[in-house]
Amino acid sequence: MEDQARGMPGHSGLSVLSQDGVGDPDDRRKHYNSVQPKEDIGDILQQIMTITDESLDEAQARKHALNCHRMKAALFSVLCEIKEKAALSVRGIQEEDPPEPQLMRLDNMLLAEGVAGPEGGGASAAAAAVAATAGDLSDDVSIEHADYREKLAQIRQIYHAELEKYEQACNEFTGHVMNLLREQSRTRPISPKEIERMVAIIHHKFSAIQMQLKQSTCEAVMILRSRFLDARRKRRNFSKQATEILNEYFYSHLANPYPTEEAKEELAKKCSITVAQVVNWFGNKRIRYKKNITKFQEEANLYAMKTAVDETGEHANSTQIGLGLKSGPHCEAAVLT
DNA sequence: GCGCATGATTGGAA
DNA sequence: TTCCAATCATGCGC
Repeated sequence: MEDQARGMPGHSGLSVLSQDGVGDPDDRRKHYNSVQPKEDIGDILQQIMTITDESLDEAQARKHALNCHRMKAALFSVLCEIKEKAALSVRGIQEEDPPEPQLMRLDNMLLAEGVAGPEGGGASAAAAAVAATAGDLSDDVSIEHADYREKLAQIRQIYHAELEKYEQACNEFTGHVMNLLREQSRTRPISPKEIERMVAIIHHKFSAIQMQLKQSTCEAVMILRSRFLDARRKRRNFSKQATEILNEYFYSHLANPYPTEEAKEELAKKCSITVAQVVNWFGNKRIRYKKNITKFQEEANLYAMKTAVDETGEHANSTQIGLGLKSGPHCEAAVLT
């Protein structure tokens, strides 16, 4: 811009002003005051001041007249120099922002939750993770799982729609400002660098808005997730049949009530529960049995009888799981104590 | 509503 | 990693 002004035909720009070897704006002002009639500058300033009050056509005509004015290049050069000095004093203030860790965290989280990134990628993984933590394949949980996915998809949709809207608004606004600045650069000194800086500022402002969007999206996902995960705590008793199968195994392996991985899987399958639930059940059972053997004695006898009957029956081995030895509870109860 | 039963969670030890 | 022990939270019978 400055170069443009300096190169204007019929004017020497700053060179004219610095012919006397003085670069100080005050000196230049004195110089102008002494050389040019005051009315000229006052007249131009007056025209600039009143330009906004006029119609567009009049303003355009006036602008054109100003552009062609013999003083234009000189004034432009002065403005350039003043601005250059002013810019030097503020340079460094608007340094590039360091990458915001908060924004990175939000981005990572949205990616992990499947809100950002490719559709279905993280979303299904996150949903699967939630399903895994729920640790149940019952209908109720399947329904909740579907519900979770549906709500997550809604959040995702809203997030992308808003994001797109922000991006569009940002681009429109940036384009508008750039055009405006380009237009203004004809009458006041605006370097391309300044335009770039302005664009960066606009982007920065819009990214702040985007961050708010990301933050509230994260919150929504967290609420949804916590609501769903809270459902995990909603305990439901196992079916009578499942409890029976587990008790049968426990009392028939009282000497070593630690099912192998295969046995756990087999029990889980038979009881329609997860391996984790089998593990929980045995953990609870062992500790509660140990704590109060006398209380469980009756139950132990009952299952011992049941096992004995099964053993003598035709399908004696059909209820056996794993490699544990079958024996009466009375002789083995002491192992846990 | 209360108390007990029971599945789930958590922190620490081995 | 697995298990124990304590604890939490909910289900269920009374």
